[in-house]
Amino acid sequence: MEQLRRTHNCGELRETNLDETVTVMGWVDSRRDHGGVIFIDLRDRWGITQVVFNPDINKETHERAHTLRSEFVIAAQGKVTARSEETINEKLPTGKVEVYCNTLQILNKSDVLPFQLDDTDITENNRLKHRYLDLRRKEMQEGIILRHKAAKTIRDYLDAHSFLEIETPILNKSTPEGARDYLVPSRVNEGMFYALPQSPQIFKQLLMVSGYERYFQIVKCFRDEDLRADRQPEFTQIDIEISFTNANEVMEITEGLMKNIVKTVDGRDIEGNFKRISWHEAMNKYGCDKPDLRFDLEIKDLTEIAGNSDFKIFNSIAKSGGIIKAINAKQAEFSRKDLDDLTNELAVYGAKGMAWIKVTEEGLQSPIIKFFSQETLDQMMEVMEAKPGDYILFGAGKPSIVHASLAYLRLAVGKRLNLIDENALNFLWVTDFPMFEKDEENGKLKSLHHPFTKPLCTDLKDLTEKPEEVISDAYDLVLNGCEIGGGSIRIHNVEMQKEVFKALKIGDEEAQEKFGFLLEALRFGAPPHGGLALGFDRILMMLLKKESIRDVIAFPKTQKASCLMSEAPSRVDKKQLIELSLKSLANLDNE
RNA sequence: GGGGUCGUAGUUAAGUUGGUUAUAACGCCUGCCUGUCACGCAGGAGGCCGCGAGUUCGAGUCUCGUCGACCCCGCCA
Repeated sequence: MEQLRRTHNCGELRETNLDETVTVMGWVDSRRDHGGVIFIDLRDRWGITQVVFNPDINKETHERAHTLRSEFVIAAQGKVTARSEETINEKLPTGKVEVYCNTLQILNKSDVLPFQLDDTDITENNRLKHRYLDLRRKEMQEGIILRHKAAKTIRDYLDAHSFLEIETPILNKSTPEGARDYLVPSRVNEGMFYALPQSPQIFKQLLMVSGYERYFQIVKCFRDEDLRADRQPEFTQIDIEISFTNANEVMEITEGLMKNIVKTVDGRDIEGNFKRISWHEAMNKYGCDKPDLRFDLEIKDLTEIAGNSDFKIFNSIAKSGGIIKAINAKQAEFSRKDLDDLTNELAVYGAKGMAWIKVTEEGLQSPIIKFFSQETLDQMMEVMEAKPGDYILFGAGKPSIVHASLAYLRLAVGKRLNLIDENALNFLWVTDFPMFEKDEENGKLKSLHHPFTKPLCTDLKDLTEKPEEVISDAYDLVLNGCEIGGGSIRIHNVEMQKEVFKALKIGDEEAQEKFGFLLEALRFGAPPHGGLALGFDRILMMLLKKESIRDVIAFPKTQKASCLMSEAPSRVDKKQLIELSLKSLANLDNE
């Protein structure tokens, strides 16, 4: 028999199609075999249509329909028929009609699936092992489809703003700065390696030198670092670069882009400009550079007041360059266990403990109030705007530890007290980052952003004389406390770039070897330029309210960076290694 | 590199102080059933309790190791 040709999909048949003879194709979503009449929910990408097999219509077809099982792939030809009033299914858009099947073709059989597609709590292990089946599930299909639509929105928006999508190489030169590189051995250059791009940073800058003015790319990037719920070794960036621009323009264009993406994925209109906050303000008020501003709960500085008290611990912390900060958990009703739990959770950030004060109608309660004078307590409570029922939670010690633990505490308290509106979309620009930070390991300066970021200082000497005070023309985009992008205005002047390298203790020779082609390009009429990169996966994760970035990636890796389906990475033939002049130090037989 | 949670039929889970034949739901198989859409009814099959040691008369249960998944710290310009 000649194969039937699909005339309609499973989501489109309506009463307007009554009496038409149609052919639908898809998967058997479920079967309800009554012995006499058999009902099949036939599913394809577009929906579900009920197919009816009745011995009165075609005895032989009905006979064969008994053999159908879940996920068989079939073609069903028959007449679109109205359902009687009492058999209409209001849950289905196609629920007022059904196809009375006359001709059935079984296009493929299916083994019993390792899990049921309508099961909502399959372990991720199982989902990843059979990802192609996981992706068959409606929830996953919706995510993948929205991902496509978001990508199209991005291309449409940027095209309308005169951007050109230009591809950059995947096989690149390795540079030791930044994240660990994924390396690819070169067969024709024995002993040499390419690196996969951590981002197309230098190439997009070169495209500005080439005069393309407005570049974008939806591009895979690779970083060989440990994974997290929001971090994959390969991920997708929306990479953007603009010539003759400034930070404001980059932010404006990005805001327009984000609003379009939100409209596409989530359906909502975001009004007004995104908020902006300086890096210093973010650190001081929220303890981190990506604060979740869906709720207030600011961190207050008590170093002055508490550091000058008679409480020896606070006193010595303040004298040795430490800080004392606190948040006010309003009307918290914490039990002693709650406080202990929070204290334990802070330990991972290096906090040695968490002092607290309970505010009651009768006065303050805490193991530490006896160390403070009434005046000091009054001053602290005034700063904290304490009211009966509140809990004041302290962090004291090294600034980095206090900030990290109070930033965590702020989120933990926000969640416990239900201060967070789960439906809010709070976009925030964080600006005025320091140019450099000290590497805790070796004490050397390193770029907070990357070494091509333009400093905002007027005097280039500041870069080497007081580098830690220099602010950069960089900006991060934060959504609900998640960093979804970042960028900067770049250095387009060779002298300035050399000064930055000097501040980073990258010598002329080293700079020449690693970035010589960029330095050279800057000498040939490089226009002022800047841009940013947005984390496409993270944006989708946030907008689709997924727990993990893996849920918006078709074929993600596990935390150990392996693919449970294909079992990558794997050993390779010894022959392959020899061809590449490689020998593994691992205790494996690569035969 | 470190901390934590978890691993029991195909799936998701229960499993008492260590004690008879390891439960349940869904799925699967067989039969019956002409209006179901979470179809129904009757019956049935299905287990390396992740893996390996140890303790014990006896281990799904306790101990150690190991493998894997997840969350976090470090790391991620």
